[in-house]
Amino acid sequence: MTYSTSEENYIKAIYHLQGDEGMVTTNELSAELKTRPASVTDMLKKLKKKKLLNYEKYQGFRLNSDGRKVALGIIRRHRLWEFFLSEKLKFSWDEVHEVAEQLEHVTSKKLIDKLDGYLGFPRFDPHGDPIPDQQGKIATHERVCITAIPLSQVMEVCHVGNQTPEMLDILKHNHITMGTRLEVKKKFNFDNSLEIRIGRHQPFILSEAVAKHIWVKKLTDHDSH
Amino acid sequence: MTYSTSEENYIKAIYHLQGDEGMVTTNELSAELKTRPASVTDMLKKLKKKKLLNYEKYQGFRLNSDGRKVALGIIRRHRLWEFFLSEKLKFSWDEVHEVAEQLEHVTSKKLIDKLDGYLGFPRFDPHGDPIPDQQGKIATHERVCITAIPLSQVMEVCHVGNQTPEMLDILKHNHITMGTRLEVKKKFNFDNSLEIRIGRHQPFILSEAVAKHIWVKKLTDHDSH
DNA sequence: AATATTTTTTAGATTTGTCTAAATTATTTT
DNA sequence: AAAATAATTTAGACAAATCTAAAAAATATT
Repeated sequence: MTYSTSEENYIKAIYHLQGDEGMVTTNELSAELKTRPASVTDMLKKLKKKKLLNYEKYQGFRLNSDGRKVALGIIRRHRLWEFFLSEKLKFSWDEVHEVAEQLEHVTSKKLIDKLDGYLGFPRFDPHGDPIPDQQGKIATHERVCITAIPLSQVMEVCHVGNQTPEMLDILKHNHITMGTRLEVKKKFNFDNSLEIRIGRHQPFILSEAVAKHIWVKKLTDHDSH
Repeated sequence: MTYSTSEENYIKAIYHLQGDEGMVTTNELSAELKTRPASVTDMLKKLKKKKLLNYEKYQGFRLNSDGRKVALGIIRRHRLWEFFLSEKLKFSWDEVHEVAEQLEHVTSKKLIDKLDGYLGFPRFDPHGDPIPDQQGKIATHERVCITAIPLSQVMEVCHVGNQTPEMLDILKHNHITMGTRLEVKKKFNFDNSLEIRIGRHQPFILSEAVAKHIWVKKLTDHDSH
């Protein structure tokens, strides 16, 4: 079975929007894809007919097992290309996504598997997102230093690279422990300090000296809702 | 200006069919693209409106200067990807074309120029066809040994790697000299001998020992009609 | 030159993916 | 619970790229 570029974009978007259990709504998806809700409804009927998702009128929808398998294939292609663009062609972080959006729709299993091998079977793309393998398996998330994560993305603290009392004092003062979910709201280029927010609390500042020891990981699908 | 995948396929096909002067006909193009003549007519109107070709009803057509420029861009992408697939991903000769057909439609100038650099600015693709540079310039044809050319493709002898009297005796006997146009009609895997045809003459056999010294080049556009 | 054949174009239909506007269903507010 | 609001779906339209069948033009044959 093959899918059109448009179908693939819908499948991928639904995969990203649906958590482990939650339903996706028509409006959410139309916002994500910048199409009109009516177009989403049309496509849902198509994808339902192709048995990729569970969908009953007005009830929301989510990919079934087959749909998720297809989605992981698309994500695999996308992230392998991102890795290639970044690693081999020296594209910068923010440029890779747009080009990979196009490359991901080139459907040749052989191409992707050979590319995978050529790149050394990488398990994470340049953004730290895991790359599904041929079976659709994805590795657990990689940790990243908070000095290097995108703004306004909630992540979970998973490692602190300095455990002196002085460091722990600061962490305690700011209510940061292992497992804390936080996001970087702003980066100050003057001294590389970061403005951090935990949940809905008041944001606060961390100096570069502190920040560079704090590592976080992406929320797993299971955690993120 | 950007062009749809379909438009690009038409532009490329017209470029390949039109020589230096000749007109292309509706039926030729429909055969090349495996579409119906009526579809070709429709697309010609579109491409004419976009000022890529000269076309008057029932008169045949050919790309104008702008059209050729666009075509060379597409061919550049196609051949760079072929080179990448062959050189880096170790695809075999005959597999690259199909995949490159898809990759060529990914339109990011930056991608192609970076890929070009990554590959070391190759001037010929794995088939020996020249790769246009950023300005659309194409190098003169590369020579290839007749042991390595596709079947039934007429090429011109441009080099003989062994000029002993014994060798020249064989060449003379078979009416091969520099500039002779010949094609390989069959390869015999048993002893790697080749069946060669010159023009409409009776085909004859060359042993591998002889064949491996005979090099040919593609006919230039100027020569080929 | 008149007729037959081939090539090309036109006219109108189809599919895919989108849209707008109106109708329907679900949800929230009073 | 009824009314108001929001979300979703339906109905019908449109553009792109294709098709078939018929008409028109060009070419070849007698």
